[in-house]
Amino acid sequence: MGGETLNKGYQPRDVEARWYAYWEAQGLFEAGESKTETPFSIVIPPPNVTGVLHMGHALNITLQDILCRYRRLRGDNVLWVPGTDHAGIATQNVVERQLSEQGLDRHQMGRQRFVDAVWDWREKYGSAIIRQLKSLGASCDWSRERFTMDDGLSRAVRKVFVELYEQNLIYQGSYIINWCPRCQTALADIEVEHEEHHGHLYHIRYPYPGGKEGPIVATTRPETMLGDTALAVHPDDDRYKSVTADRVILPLTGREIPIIRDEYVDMSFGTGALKITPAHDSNDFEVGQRKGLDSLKVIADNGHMTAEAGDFAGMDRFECREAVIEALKKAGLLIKIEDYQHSVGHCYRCSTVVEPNLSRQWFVKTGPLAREAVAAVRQSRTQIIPEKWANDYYNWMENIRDWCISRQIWWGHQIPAWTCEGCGKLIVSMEDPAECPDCGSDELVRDPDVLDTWFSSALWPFSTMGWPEKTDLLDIFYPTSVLVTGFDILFFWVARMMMMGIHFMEAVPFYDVYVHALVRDEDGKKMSKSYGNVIDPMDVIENYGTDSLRFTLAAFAAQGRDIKLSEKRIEGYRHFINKLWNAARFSFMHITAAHPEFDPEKLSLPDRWILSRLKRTTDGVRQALDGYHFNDGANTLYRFVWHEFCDWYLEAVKPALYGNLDDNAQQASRAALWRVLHDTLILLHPFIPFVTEEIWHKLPGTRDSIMTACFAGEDPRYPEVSVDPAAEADMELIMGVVTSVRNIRGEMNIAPSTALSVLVQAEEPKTRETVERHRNMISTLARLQDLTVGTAGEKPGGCATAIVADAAVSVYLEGVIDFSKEIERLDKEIAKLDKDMAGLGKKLDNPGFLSKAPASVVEQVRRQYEEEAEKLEKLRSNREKIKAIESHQS
RNA sequence: GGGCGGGUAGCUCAGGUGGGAGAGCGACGGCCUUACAAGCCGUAGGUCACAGGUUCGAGCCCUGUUCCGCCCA
Repeated sequence: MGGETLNKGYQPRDVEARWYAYWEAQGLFEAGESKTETPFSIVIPPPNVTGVLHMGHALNITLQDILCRYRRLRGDNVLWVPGTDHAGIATQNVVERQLSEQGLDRHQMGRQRFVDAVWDWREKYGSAIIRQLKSLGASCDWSRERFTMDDGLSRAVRKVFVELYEQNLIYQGSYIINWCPRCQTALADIEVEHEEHHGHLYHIRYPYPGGKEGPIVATTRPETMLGDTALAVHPDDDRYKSVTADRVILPLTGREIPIIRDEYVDMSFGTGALKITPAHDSNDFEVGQRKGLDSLKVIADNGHMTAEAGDFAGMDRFECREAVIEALKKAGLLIKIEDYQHSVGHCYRCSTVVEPNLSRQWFVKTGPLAREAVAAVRQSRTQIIPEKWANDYYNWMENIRDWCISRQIWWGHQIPAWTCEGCGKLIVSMEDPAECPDCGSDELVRDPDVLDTWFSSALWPFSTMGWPEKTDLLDIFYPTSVLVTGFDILFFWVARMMMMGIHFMEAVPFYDVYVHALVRDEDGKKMSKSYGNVIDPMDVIENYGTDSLRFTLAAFAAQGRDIKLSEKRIEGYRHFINKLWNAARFSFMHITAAHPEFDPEKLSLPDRWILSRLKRTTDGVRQALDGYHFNDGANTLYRFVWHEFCDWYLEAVKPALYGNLDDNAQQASRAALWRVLHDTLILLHPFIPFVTEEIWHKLPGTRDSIMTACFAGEDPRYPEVSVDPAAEADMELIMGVVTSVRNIRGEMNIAPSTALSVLVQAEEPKTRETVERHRNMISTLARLQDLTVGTAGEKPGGCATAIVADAAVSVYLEGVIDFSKEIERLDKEIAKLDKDMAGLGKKLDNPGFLSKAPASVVEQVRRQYEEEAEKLEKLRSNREKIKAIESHQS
């Protein structure tokens, strides 16, 4: 006795930092470049370089890490590429804010100095989130860490831009885009978040020339009327059929604008008359294009009114709204104001109300790219899991609009486009041009804009592997095996990677996309700083340990369901970690050396049983992880470790381990225990890497990291473990007998310290023989002083009896028995059986069931009915007996 | 307005292809039994949102209703 000893309680803090450093130092996270093993690759969804770790990351990283560690144990060559994203707008905002505290302004600094300042910032703070990923245990190959602004990745961005431009899939043009007046940049459609707002609907009269009555239009944004260039009605609208005027006077400006007739107008909305503002509304813009209308920009990029707004020039857009309303009132043209709920777009980076604005920008022509990306999923070249997300993917892809990719900021990949001052030629090129190829002028002005950050992250699966160079990495690991991500960036990122990957690599970027849920608070609300309901993963790690957090997240990660997280849950799983720790602690008192071999002949029943259960658990975990059923894997292990290994096995083999039986039994159980613990640690390792590594190193016979082990059951050095139905059946009988005695003890309020005498009676010789053979185990587990086995026959009177399979288990309670209590207990059992049998009986009386249900089902129901009838009969006779004694005594 | 997901024990959730509902936590009762009180043993608790339908049989399939959540317009 007395192998390694462990502390009484598990202390994660001592353990975690130590092992992470060890893994890194040993290079265990690094992918090989050999092609002999099966490759398995994942690219991390790159967190924003400005970001701090939140629970969403924690879940995302945990799931990826589980997969990577699992695949390594299975012998795969695993590459998990980590990195961060330069997050153009967000980072620029952060750095600008910081600089303004020092009284600095980027416009005063100039572009170069500002960009240098961002790089400085990144050096200083950019690795915060990386450190946090490490404390989660993420087994990323840090030697291949990438950043979207790295030289290599920037070259990839430039090449993609140039090629798409040459293929006419990138173009420049003036269109309505979403403009954030605060960030001072264009946004893609998807970067606008719509929110329901309580607003007003303003009804304004547009008089006919000569001051006569005119049509009334309704708008939520009255300030835009200053930019109206037409008034539209539906050609079929009877209300306007008789109107002879072809123009109206635009109030407050005196401008005459045409009345146009267009089928786009919704007759049922308001008065059926619609103001058209091509420069500030995307639908109006399209009408304007179709009808050849002028565009008049009245709101400038800074959110103030332009000179075109006349008297209102210079006002802030919201100030102007009020002023316009007042002016209209004065002119008697404001007919009414209604309360109105409508959705308003906000910048996804700063929540400012977005302004649709006419602007010259760069766009990706997405149609052809999206078609390919849809086909790839339809043909299952990429599989989206759970499948329901595929529908959202199709829907979005099939209704996709061209992607505005230029941003009016400085932090990012500057667009490689130059305009020749001499002849006006537009030059798009891989290398910076020295002179105009047309006119030879060297006065070239580079486009100041940078590209959308998502443009560079769209290339992530191949740019991180060295593209456009032809690298071994790409050769081995592209397409990647799986992308693990939240649904919130399905469109932002996954869809775009699909388009770019297929276009430039001629292969999908990943075979599987596993879409996981959102982590919410315990009430199901989204965690947000403004609610104050955020659980910080770093706090959880500090208080409960990384393994507890990881196991909790995995155990709740059911497909297609959000995770409601609370500290209480995490605490519960910390108990599990501690349980495992203590089971190991106990085991190490009895395992002093490695026991890789065992003689199946010498194994005891509990040994054979637990090995059989181990086999089932191993298969279950493998199946769960292969199918991304993380919760099933975690729960399977939880049940096995706690309720089979700890609750039954360890208790059952204590006599053998303590040497109370013979040497053979002790040796056999030590071997089985060693094997079960060994394999269980491996199975648990992907979920809870730290505690398993710690225990692993204390387990005799192990060397090196658990990361280098073979998956459970796959190590050729150890004997095969298989399912043993006979052992499971025998053990079930014994557990049933033990439980029934415990039940009687509990119901009768008999102290655990009182040793009981029990009689087991059964017709089946097999049953008697099994109970007889394992009398010691039963006696230990049920705390018996005496166990007698006999055939069914006369039953003693002063007993409480339970029925297990075909056996009657009678607990002698002479002097102790409370007859009325026992009758009560039996009545409860009888009632339960009665109810159950009624249901079964109804079925068996149903001719339809007998003739139409499969024979096997009928047979099963019949057998169950018979078994229950037998059991019921025994319980009833017991009840009669007790009743007789009771009335005899009283 | 269109689409999707969900409603199962007090709470959180499991329940491939239809055969009489499970777990964890909590509650209750009993235990300091030499790995673990962060523990052990036992018990109770459900009209599977509602209403129809298909079927010998529905938590599961179909239709409708209702409530909640999300996405898109």
